[in-house]
Amino acid sequence: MNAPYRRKFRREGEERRRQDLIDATLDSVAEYGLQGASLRTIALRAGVTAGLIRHYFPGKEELLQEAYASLMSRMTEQAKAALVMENATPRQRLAAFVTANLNAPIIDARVFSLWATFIGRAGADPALARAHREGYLGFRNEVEAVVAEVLAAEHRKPDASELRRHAIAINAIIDGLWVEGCLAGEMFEPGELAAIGIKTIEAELGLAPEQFLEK
Amino acid sequence: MNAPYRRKFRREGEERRRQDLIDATLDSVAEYGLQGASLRTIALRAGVTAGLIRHYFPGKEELLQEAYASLMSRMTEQAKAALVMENATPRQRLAAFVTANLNAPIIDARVFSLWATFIGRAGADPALARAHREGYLGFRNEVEAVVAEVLAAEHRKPDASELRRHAIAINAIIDGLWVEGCLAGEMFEPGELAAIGIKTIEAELGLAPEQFLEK
DNA sequence: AGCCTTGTTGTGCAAGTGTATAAATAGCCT
DNA sequence: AGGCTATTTATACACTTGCACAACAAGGCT
Repeated sequence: MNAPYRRKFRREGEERRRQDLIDATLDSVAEYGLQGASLRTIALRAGVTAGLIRHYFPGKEELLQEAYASLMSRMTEQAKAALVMENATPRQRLAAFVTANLNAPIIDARVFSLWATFIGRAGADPALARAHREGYLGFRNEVEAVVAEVLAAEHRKPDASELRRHAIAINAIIDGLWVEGCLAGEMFEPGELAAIGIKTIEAELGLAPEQFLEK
Repeated sequence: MNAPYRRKFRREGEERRRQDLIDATLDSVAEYGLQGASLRTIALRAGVTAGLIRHYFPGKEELLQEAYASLMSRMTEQAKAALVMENATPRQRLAAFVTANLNAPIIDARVFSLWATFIGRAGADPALARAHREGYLGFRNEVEAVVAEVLAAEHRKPDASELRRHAIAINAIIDGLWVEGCLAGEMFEPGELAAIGIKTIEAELGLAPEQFLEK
């Protein structure tokens, strides 16, 4: 009697456990912030005990970094997926890209909370700053490529600096609307942000409004 | 001998001390994040000992809230200041507003870091979410008012929903460029972001490019 | 000058932190 | 079926955290 109780457990595969821990980390950070996301909180959420984390990650810092990397890759992956449309005009692809970025699951309060929490540390954490810069430049390059196609289809040949300005502006429009939508989503009708984004971007590019185009 | 050393101190006025503590809090949060901003860190930076904080604030939570409120009021104050120009056309005032928002001191890595850190908690902290929403709506209303004047000067009479769309879009452009500038300021020439912002906004409003205007 | 208020310091404490490590056991291999 | 090994639990530890409180002294008041 008085036998010490010992918790039952199952052995999961390595990849599975790592991903579960990363997901639990993101959940904890989203809910409690970096300060509230302790190893014990994370472990509890992942259904394991705290000690196990050290078996998969050298320390808390590395776990957080991997969690952030995981988040970013998921986000950019989803965003870029909208660009690979067959049988679509460049303009349609641009519109689809904007629409994808300004609706769920990219417009999402939890994702935004995570982004803000991590990016807030970019000023002090060079590794984080570099990760963001790469993601941002990649995103902007995608934008620039589509813009070039759109303008080419209109028989316009912008020089590099003009293209760059367009990409910066369009990127800002998407980012700005994304922030607004994440922070106060219920203030907008469904699809409203995407519609505004497309309209604003087409004005920026000097494209004729849609009603003048053949269907 | 062996007399216990006791630190010398000066009594500061109440307002002064509170503001010093709030500033030290913002500095600490910007540098170390919410997790690294302990009462002892903050007190050290303010040149006092940790116990004193409890003499001015009921707890850490309240100190952080007041610090965020102080930050936001400083930001919006500076932004709105650019709007009160005498003897200027609405269009010039709009341009001045954009320029003010897309240069120092509003474009600033430290301010952005603070904004992101706090706003990242808005999802979980209703008080914070409300504070942001009020600030955002106030900002957007300012934008909407200037836009209405600009269009009126062009003899255009937009209805409410069109005005709303313009305000949302322009707000997004400013926000988006603000984020880009804060996160990667060295990637842009001085004044470049403001120039892009003005150009993009004028395109959004359907204004003729500047070279066609009388000087 | 001396007192008195109160701003300020210093210490203590319980709770929680990340990390280290020993002990246990789940589940594959033969 | 039984052993081996690596996954997992559990405990320990040094340290930090926010908060409470008693002691102290700065500087205005009489």
